[in-house]
Amino acid sequence: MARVTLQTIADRLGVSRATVSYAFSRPDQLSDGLRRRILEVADELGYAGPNPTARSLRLGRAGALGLLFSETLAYAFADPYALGFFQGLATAAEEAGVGLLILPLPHGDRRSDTVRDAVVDAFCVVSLPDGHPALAEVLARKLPVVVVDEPYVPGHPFVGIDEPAAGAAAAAHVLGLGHRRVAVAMVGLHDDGHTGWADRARQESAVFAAMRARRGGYQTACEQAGLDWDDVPFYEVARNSREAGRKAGHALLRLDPRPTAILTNTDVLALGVLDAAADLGLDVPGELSVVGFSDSAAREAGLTTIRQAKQEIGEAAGRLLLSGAAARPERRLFPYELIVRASTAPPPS
Amino acid sequence: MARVTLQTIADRLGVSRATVSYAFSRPDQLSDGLRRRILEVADELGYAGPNPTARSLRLGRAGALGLLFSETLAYAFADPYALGFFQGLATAAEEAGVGLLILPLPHGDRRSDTVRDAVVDAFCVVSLPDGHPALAEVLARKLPVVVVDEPYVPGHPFVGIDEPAAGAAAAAHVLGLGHRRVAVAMVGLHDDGHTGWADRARQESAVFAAMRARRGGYQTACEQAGLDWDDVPFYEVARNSREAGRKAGHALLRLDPRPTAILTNTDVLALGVLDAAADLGLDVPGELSVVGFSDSAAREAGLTTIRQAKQEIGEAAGRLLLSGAAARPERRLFPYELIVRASTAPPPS
DNA sequence: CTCTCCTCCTTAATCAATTAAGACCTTAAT
DNA sequence: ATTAAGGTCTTAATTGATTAAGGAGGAGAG
Repeated sequence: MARVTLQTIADRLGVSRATVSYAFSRPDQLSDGLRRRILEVADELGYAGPNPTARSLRLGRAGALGLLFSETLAYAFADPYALGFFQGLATAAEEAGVGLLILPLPHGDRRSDTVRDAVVDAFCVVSLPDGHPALAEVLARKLPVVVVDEPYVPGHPFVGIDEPAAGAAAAAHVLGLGHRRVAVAMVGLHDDGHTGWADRARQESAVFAAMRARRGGYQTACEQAGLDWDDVPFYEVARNSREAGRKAGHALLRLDPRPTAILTNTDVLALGVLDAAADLGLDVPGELSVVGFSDSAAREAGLTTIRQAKQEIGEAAGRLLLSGAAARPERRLFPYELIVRASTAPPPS
Repeated sequence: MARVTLQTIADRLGVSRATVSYAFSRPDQLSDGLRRRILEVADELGYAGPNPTARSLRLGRAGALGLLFSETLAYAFADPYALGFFQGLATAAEEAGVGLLILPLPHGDRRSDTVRDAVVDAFCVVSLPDGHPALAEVLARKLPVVVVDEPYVPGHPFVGIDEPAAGAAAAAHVLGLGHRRVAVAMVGLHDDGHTGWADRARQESAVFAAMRARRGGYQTACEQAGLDWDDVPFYEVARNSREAGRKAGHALLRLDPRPTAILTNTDVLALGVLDAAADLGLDVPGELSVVGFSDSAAREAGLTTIRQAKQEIGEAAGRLLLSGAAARPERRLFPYELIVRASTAPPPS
């Protein structure tokens, strides 16, 4: 049994293929009687409706937005910041009635043609490391592209926050409280799976541009407060998990002199640092101040953090792509906000 | 400037379109020199690579899985059970190197052709209410379909858990502890936005088949323990949120006699019930036992719950579709497990 | 009776590729 | 010299639709 197409129906009824097409897509071009007969026969033959791929080819639109994310999807679906962003993007897609095609990144060296073969009208690229091959593949498609958070791609619109300023605000907060023994725990700088101390060279060569910039903000604020950045302990972890944060917390709190404030670049990490503090019986914020980032899991824990407009960023990215405004390489920075809760206080005297 | 296609390149070089196609997809069919020249000219002309839509049409495969979910995406991305499922599905999709096309459901009466126009090889339908029009649209596409959780569609494979048994297990647990004043709080029975008491007729006419079945399990266990189901207070909420659970909790705990055990069909709801108990200064589990469902947010809260293999269910659904085994209407039930934690205990004597 | 207009349908071009089969030329073996 | 075998490229069919332009026929106006 061959596949049923418009032609099959046309042949059966002795009409032209165009007529059958009109029956489905333009009822006013046909007499009611014939249209009814066509739909009847279509039903009888088990016609599945006009082939979307053929339709898409002819009409030149796919009705979908491609989404490319740095991590495996299983991981992305567990990350609060990513989820907030997805929610925003999904809202925009929903409003426009288009689908969201989530593309897997080629993991390891296994070659995959998903970007090349993605039937989409535009791409949204989120949080890719500098020089990731998938970005080149996306750009080769010559479709509208918007980049979120990182990397910065000249000539294409960008949506995110002012990372250096936001990082500086987080650091300035604890510095303003009087802390001088500040330490940093960060995730998502490199994608080489390294967990441990990171020297300045490694910090500055981070491949994730947004996190690199955020770290720059920490440094700027510390230096403005008169600290020598080389004296600021810096611990890097590979995964954004509470457990990793705990490990970083233990490493940092084992130092002598012990830091009185720890800056982290995600809330999840900050929660882990709090766990470490609890393990050691340290009072937060009495003996240790902790700052998170993103305000994704911070409220219940009473965590001081930087709030990012996750959903708005997602919506903005979506709307930029769907409105056709992605041609202009607009750089849209969303506001961030320091949220002071109970995890920060002046250092012990 | 017209669009650049294989033909443009072919014309420029005075070769046939087929040759250019081979240059991209089958290097061994061509001399190295010509291939190099073709790729050079392609680059020069700004060719975006073989059009994926045309490719897809010719090859008859889309390289994507369609996902249909009952709720708006923004909501789904906030639901722990849905997220666990997505993770599993995404893992399967990733392994196979195919994309995941998340389709928005037509919200309200705004007609949308997303299902009709989705360029996919198969559909995964999750948690749709009985008689939802989107399901008919999916079935009309005559593609492989797998349904997860609900509704049950004869002739198509199904993945989920044994809902009546799982519900009964949850209820049997508190009944076994000696509770007799049992109450129920449930979400996701109807999609009419109703929050409030639900009588038996309304319970039994729930449009979400899985939740209907789960409720049936509660009832069976209660009746087997000698309770009259009509004496079991039943509160229904419209949204799966902690706040809604709290509201249900207050409604139920205001009753006289006060229930000593409350069954809920999601962990999120159970957390809200715990909030309500805390509001009233009730000791859990001393004065009140609470049971959740899904083991999605239960561990930290010490909640007794039914663990569902969320990710495994997602992976199984994905693999079923990607392996081509979706033709057989297999019904695959995954194990569930009662996890007893600190939110349940014998009733106060 | 002729002209115009409308309704309903057909013709044919178009969207952008893939690929089996065949043509042509060169090289090597018999 | 003849035949076979390879390598390289072309021809042409195929995938399944959409839609502008045109034609046939009937109705109504002058």
